[in-house]
Amino acid sequence: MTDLPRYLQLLWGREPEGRRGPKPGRTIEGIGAAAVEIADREGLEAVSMKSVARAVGFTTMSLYRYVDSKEELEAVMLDVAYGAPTFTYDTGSGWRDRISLWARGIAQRRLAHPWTVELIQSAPPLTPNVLAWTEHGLAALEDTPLTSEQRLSAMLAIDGWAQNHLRQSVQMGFTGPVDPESPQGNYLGLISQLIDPERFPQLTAAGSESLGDPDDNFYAEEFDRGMGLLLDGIAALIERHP
Amino acid sequence: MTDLPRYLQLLWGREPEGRRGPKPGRTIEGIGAAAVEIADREGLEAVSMKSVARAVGFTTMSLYRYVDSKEELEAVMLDVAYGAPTFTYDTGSGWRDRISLWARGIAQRRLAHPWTVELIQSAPPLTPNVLAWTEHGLAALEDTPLTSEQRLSAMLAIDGWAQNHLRQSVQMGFTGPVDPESPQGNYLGLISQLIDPERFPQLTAAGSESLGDPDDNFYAEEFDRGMGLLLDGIAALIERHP
DNA sequence: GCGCTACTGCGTACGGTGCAAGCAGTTACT
DNA sequence: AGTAACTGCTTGCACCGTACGCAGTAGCGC
Repeated sequence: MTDLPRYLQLLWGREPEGRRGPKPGRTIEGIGAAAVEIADREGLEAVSMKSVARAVGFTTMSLYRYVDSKEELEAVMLDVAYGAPTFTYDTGSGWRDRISLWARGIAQRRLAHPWTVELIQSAPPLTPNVLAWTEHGLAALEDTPLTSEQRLSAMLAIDGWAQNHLRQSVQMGFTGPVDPESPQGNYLGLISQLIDPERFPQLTAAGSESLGDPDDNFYAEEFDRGMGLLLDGIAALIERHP
Repeated sequence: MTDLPRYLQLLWGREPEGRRGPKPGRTIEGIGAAAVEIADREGLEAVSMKSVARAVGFTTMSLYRYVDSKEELEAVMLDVAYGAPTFTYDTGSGWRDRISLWARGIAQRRLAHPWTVELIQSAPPLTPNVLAWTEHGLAALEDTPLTSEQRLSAMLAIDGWAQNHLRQSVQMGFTGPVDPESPQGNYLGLISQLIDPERFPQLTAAGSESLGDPDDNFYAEEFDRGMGLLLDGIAALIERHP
C-alpha cells in the first residue's frame, strides 16, 4: 500500500491529527482556486508557481509545502474547475435524459474554464470532485441492463467525446464570437489557399458548404448532434443486450 | 489574403523561386523527423529547440530559420507522425468498413507516437499530411446520403473519440504492459484507499468488476467497443435520413 | 565584371521557468 | 524542558524559448 501523495492527502482530508509545528496558513482548495482564477483571467500559460504564490500571498517555494510539483497543482486546478456536481436526476427519468443532463453538466463546467483542454494529465484523476462526477455519470446508467464494464465504457465514451468537442471548438475559435482577423478566423481562407481541389475534393466541398458561417450556435448544435450519435449507439447496445 | 507562416510555406513547397543567398541546409521534414525521433525515444519533454537543433547538426537559433516558434515545430512533428495515408478502400466496401479502416489507420499512427496526445494545438491543423487524412476520412463516407456537413461531423466525432481513447489509455498506462509498481499500476489500490463505498457505490462496483485485470488487449477491445457505439449511431442517422 | 540585397547559420544575451537545499521560527509531542 | 516535526522564506541552479546582431554566401540588376 503506497502512501498518498501530499496533494491527495490534503484534498481528501487525510492528514494525520496531532501534527507538530504551525498550522498551514492556506488550504489547497484556496491555492487551486487562486490558480483557476489566474487561468480564467489571463490564460493557462500565466499560471506559474510564482504567480499563484503571489496571488495567495506566498513566496514561490512555499507552494511546495502543499504540492510536490506543478503537475499536481494542475490536478488540483482541474478538481476546482469541476467542482462538486450539484444537480440530481429526476425520479422517473430514463437513462437517456439522465446521461444527457450529466454530459451537459460536464460540458458546462469545462466551457466555463476552457483552459482545461490544455491540461495534459499523465495520470488518471484521483481528486474528489472529478471522482464525484464519475460516480454521478455511472449512476445515470444505473437502470440500464448493461454490465458495469459496459457502463464505464459508455460513460468514458461520452465524457471523452464532450471533452474532445470542446477541445476542437476551442482550437477553431468557435467558443466565442468569430474574429475574421484572427488566424482561426480565416481558417477557410488559408485552407482554400493551400489545397488543390483535385487532390482534396471532399475537403473543398466540405469547406465551401458547411464551414461557411460558423456562428455562435455552432458549438451547441454540434454538441447535440454528436451526443445524439453516441446515445443512439448506446441505445442500440441496450436493445441487443441479452 | 494573409500570407502563410513560414513552416506552412516550407511544408507545402510554396517558396518563391529565384531566392538569393545560400540554400537551406536542411528541410523542415528532416527537422520534424529528428524531433519525432527524440520524442519517440525520450518523450515529448525531451524535445527542446536545443536538442532538436543538435540532432540535425544545428545551433539552437538556426531552427528559427525554418520555424517561427516551438508551437510551429510541434505542428510539423504532428504532420510527420501522421505521415501520408497509404491505404486505399476496397471497391465495393461499404461506408462502415471504410471508416473503420480509416479510424484504425489513424489510431495506429497515433499509437506509434503516443506523445501526440500531449500536444496542445491552439490552432486547427493546416499541414499536408493531416489534411490528407481528413480528406481520406471524408472520402470514406462519400457514398452515404449524408450532407457534407453531417459527414464532417461524423468524421470529427470518430477522430475525436479515437484520439480521446488513446489519451485516456495512455493516462491509465494501458498502452503497454502494466507495471504494478508505477503510480498508474496501482490506480485501483489508490482509488479503493480513497473512496467511501457508501458515497461512491457505482465507482466501487465498477472498480472491483471491470478494471480487475486490464490486460494488454484492453486498449484494443475498448477501441472496438466505443467505435461500434459510434458507428451504430451513424447508421441510425443514415437510416432516418430523408 | 560589379555592388547591392536577401538570404544562410552562428553567438551572445535576457527574462522566465520549475525546483533542490538549507534557513530560522513555531508548535506539540515525550 | 528538550526534542522532533512542521511552517514559510531565501538563495541558487540548470534549463527553457527566443530577440538581436553577426559574418559569410549566392543571385539579382547594372
